[in-house]
Amino acid sequence: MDAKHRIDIATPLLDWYDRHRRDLPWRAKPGETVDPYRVWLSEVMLQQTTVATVRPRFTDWTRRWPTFADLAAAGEGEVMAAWAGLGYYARARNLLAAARMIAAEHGGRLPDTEPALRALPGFGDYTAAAVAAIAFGRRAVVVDANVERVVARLFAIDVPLPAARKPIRAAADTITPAVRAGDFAQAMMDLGAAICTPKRPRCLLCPLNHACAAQAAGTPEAYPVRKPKAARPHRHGTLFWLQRGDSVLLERRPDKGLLGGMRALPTGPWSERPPLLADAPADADWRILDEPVTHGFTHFTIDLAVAVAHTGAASNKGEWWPVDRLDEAGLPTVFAKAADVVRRRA
DNA sequence: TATGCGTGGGC
DNA sequence: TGCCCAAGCAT
Repeated sequence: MDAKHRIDIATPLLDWYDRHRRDLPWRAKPGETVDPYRVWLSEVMLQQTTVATVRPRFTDWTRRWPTFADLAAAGEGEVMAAWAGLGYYARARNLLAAARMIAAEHGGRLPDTEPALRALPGFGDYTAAAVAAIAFGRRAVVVDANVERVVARLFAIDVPLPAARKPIRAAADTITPAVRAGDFAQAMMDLGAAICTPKRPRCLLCPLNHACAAQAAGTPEAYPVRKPKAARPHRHGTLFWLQRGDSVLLERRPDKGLLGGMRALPTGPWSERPPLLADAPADADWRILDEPVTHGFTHFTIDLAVAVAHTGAASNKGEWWPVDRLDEAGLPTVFAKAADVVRRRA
């Protein structure tokens, strides 16, 4: 598509954005100076996570660690606990690692170019482009799931994802302006969240409907095309609640893998069939509660039997945590659910 | 390119 | 209810 025939998307989109932009705690108001730390933190929190979930967590986080330097000086344990419940815990480890690299090697400031950002842990193509555009005003082609959807519809790109990424990015490049690139990126995302939604898009309200190939064809919901997903397998396991006095035994999970680096209740192997008391953390008079914990992860679902026992013996692994302060332990959701079951049934 | 990695809301 | 989806990254 040569320049003469390019449709000007940026002008009506930015005009729409100036009238409808959302007021979000990490977003500088018109005339305010953007804070790269806040932009970066918001982008990481928002990866695969909704604005409604992130908003209060962002406020709490920035109150506790207002700057790069504050975060770089924090301990890994407290950072992981502060992330509990947000999911994708590698994000928290990478966030801290990047903050420490910035403090040690970049004079306490985020680098302001895409390639330099891309080299930091936790920065992929999307986040590097988004921070370069939003925090530093650089022209960058910012493609997230919203932009994929909007662009796939604008140009009626019918290649199934993920192969569609390349043509979508090329098309996004043709409509990205040289100025206000950060606003343009945020406008595309606001449009995707409010107007160009996955189901029942509000095309009558869309500032780009005159230029949209999918809307012209009457089939906006058909885009983007996706390959069918594999069914999620179902697994079983056992989770151990070992109590000594008023405290329960917690472990820290290995850094890599599922729920990596997070505090947890001990669990046995997770497999096709219930393993019951395999891998119990102690010899004890275990009792299996009649209500299991059910939980869905991205790629499998699981039923966990809850085994409960009391002991007087010390344990050489893990930590004994007061049961009445368990909400301060920073447990991932599956273990917080288990604690609820024990409270009700044990 | 495919897979592993959480969680909560919408329908 | 169960499935879909979301401001992706690492390997």
